[in-house]
Amino acid sequence: MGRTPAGETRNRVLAFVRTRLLAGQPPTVREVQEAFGFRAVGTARQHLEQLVVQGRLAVDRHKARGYRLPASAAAPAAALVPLLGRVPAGALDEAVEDPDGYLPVDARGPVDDLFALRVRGESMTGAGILPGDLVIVRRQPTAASGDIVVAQVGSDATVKTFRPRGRQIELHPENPAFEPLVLDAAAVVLLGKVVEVRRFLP
Amino acid sequence: MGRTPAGETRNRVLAFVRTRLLAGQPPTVREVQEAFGFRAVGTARQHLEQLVVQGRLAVDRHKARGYRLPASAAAPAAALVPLLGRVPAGALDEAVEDPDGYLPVDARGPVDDLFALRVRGESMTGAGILPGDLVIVRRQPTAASGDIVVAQVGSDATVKTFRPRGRQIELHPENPAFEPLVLDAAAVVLLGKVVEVRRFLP
DNA sequence: ATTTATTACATACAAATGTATGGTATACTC
DNA sequence: GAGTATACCATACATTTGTATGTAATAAAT
Repeated sequence: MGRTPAGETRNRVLAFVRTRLLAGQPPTVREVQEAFGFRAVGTARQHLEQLVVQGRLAVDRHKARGYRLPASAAAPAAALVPLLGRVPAGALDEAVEDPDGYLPVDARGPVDDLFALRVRGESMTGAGILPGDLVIVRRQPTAASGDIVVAQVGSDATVKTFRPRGRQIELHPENPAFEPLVLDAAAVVLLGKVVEVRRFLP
Repeated sequence: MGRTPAGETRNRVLAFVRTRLLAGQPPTVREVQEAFGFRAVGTARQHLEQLVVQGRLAVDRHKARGYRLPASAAAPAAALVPLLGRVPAGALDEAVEDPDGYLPVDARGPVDDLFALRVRGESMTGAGILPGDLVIVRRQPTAASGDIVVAQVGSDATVKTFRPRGRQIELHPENPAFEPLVLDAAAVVLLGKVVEVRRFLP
């Protein structure tokens, strides 16, 4: 049997593997074989191994579907954060079970305690948070003064700047048209701290 | 041996698999087993199969690492968008080759033509875009009037509201302290349209 | 023409991995 | 208590899959 010119096929193999990896489905050697119509497993493997030697692919030895992108080109892992439609009184966990969708976030930090909410109202426009924006929130029961937090007051979740005052808690809007909320600490449940703001433009 | 309450473990298994899938590395049954300290392969498999029955997972039968997210589950495919440190004159492609980092984005739409930039200056604060914010940009050579765009004027990339006026182009800041730029169309290179704004809070 | 390198084929083996079966322990219902 | 359901363990087997070895064909270099 003959051959194909240059490193033509090799690059196509790399492209194939790369596409599969981005789709989240690392291929097996035999899947590469079939995708290119090779009649021998070894042919596919030779190309893959050459790509590894060239540093254009990495591999977990003796693992099924072990070929991946080299650490240099390796993408930071992405995780998904649940977007909550509403924040029901108390049971935040239950809301997380049935999200309206998911937002991809960088997974290099802790992500298990994150959730997202859609902002309603104009009370935070001064901080660059507009109605309809999504806020990504880290669940935590306390916050530092000046943090932008999500707090539950009554049955509503609200985004405000957090300012504790002794046994009272002030929730400050960032918009002169709104008045600060001054509440007894017992009347406020701190759901978490806003760590990111996202806005999608049409 | 005894057991763990409720469907507690099951949910944790789902979370584990989901995380692995997002990282692009579908787990084997035995990897799930080890991750949870099960002393039997079957235990891990039972949980996985139950999740499949419940429709919370899908599976390619008889395939190594065959568990994946069900098609119904809002395609949590995440893609990565390059974050560019600077926008050198002309060669946007080259800048994409050497990004400062990557941002995860929802991959349900086209993502190949996206890139991200860090915003400098306060000219867009009125639109909720603050200094230091990241904008995700879709590369396109034209835009509609009123779109927020990234345009290259001289050697600088700038974020402004786009308003064409005959053979002139007006780039409007969204901040009364700044003046609109009125330029000849030939002096402006439209790099793309801002489709998303992100801000990370400390 | 001979050599060398590359590409591809054929086949076999071993490890990884999905699958199946039967058993034990705890909790719950009746 | 009997019965049922769930969670877990132990072990075995079959398929998938990575790996190894040897050979053939073509292109380029010598």
